[in-house]
Amino acid sequence: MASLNDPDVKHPSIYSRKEKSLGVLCSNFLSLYNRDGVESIGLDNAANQLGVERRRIYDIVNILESVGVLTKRAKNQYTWKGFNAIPHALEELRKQAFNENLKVSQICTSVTVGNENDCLGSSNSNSSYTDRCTNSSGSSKNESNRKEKSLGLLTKNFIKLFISSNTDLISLDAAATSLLSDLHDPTAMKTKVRRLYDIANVLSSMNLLEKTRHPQSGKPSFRWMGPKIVSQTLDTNSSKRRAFGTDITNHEDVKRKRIDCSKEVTVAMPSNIDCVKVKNNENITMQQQASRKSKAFVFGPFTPAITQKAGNSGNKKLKQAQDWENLAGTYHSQYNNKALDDLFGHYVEAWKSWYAEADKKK
DNA sequence: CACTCCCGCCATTTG
DNA sequence: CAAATGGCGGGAGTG
Repeated sequence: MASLNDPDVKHPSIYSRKEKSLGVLCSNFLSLYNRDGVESIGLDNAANQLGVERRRIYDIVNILESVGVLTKRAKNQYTWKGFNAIPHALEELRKQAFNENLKVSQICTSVTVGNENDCLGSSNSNSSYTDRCTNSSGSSKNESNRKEKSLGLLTKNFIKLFISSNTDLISLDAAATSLLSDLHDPTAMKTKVRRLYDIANVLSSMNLLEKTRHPQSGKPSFRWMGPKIVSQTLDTNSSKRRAFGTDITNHEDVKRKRIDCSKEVTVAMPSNIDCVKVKNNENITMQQQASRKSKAFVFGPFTPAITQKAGNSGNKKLKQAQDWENLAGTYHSQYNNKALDDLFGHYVEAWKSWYAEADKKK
């Protein structure tokens, strides 16, 4: 259905690439499956609901799976694990990263890490994170690195970079380089970078990452917005671990410049789903209204709906999060839709319990 | 022009 | 073998 040949019938130009970004798609996906008793996800259904080609769903799903939000159950079928699973997934990644680093450092204990003080990436000599996880049982020439080049694995390794280092700001180049298996091939680099952008977009939609530019160099970089984890002692102090704040929230203000429209609008979920109670607050995007009254279709080629541009662009420096607590206190609920708002509630809950657990374990 | 990164061709893997 | 997956990179938007 979705006659894709009528883009002109309504709004001739207004095509905005942003509205089709993986980030937006991910937001929609998330709000569509979060909430109520969803536990099974059918790829076909997802594609239809979200109005995108199947290929895109694979992208989203693979990345989400890397973070624990989903699990593949069977062909065409995924299981929704929810945001509560993220903490554990990250912890798991941290462990892996730890072991891998150990392994590497043992092999080449020398390597003066001297230069390059901050930007990790070049720290571990060559080999990058690609380990031979792939079937350990010899198995003749396992030439195809297909598995090793998967978006999913790349996502994990990418996240490990942040979780295991002391920096939360990594430049695009550094990341690409360190995740590259053979850093001599310019083509491979380009491809890797493309993937990194894809990943960054979806992680951003979950507020785990932020796309920025390095302060001085101005080079495109990524900043980890999720928990730090790292070795860090963390032990006892049981005082306040709810640092994650109440509203994890997001940015909007923090990242105002680029992404702008990426999230607020989002959600336009299809009919059922308990109907987003949208507290008609400010401006409900017409997109939502439309989708609500007309059966979930409308969705397809996203309505132009121009996200509200509001009066942003005001304050720019604003230093970014890191101290979620503080941030949370300053700006509260900036989501126009209950769904997302609530969604992050769970998210926060997860962090809290996770921390409590970690603390106890210590 | 340099960045971003959507789109979908088509190789692989599955069932 | 068909269907499901998912690399990969051309090249269209953006700034």
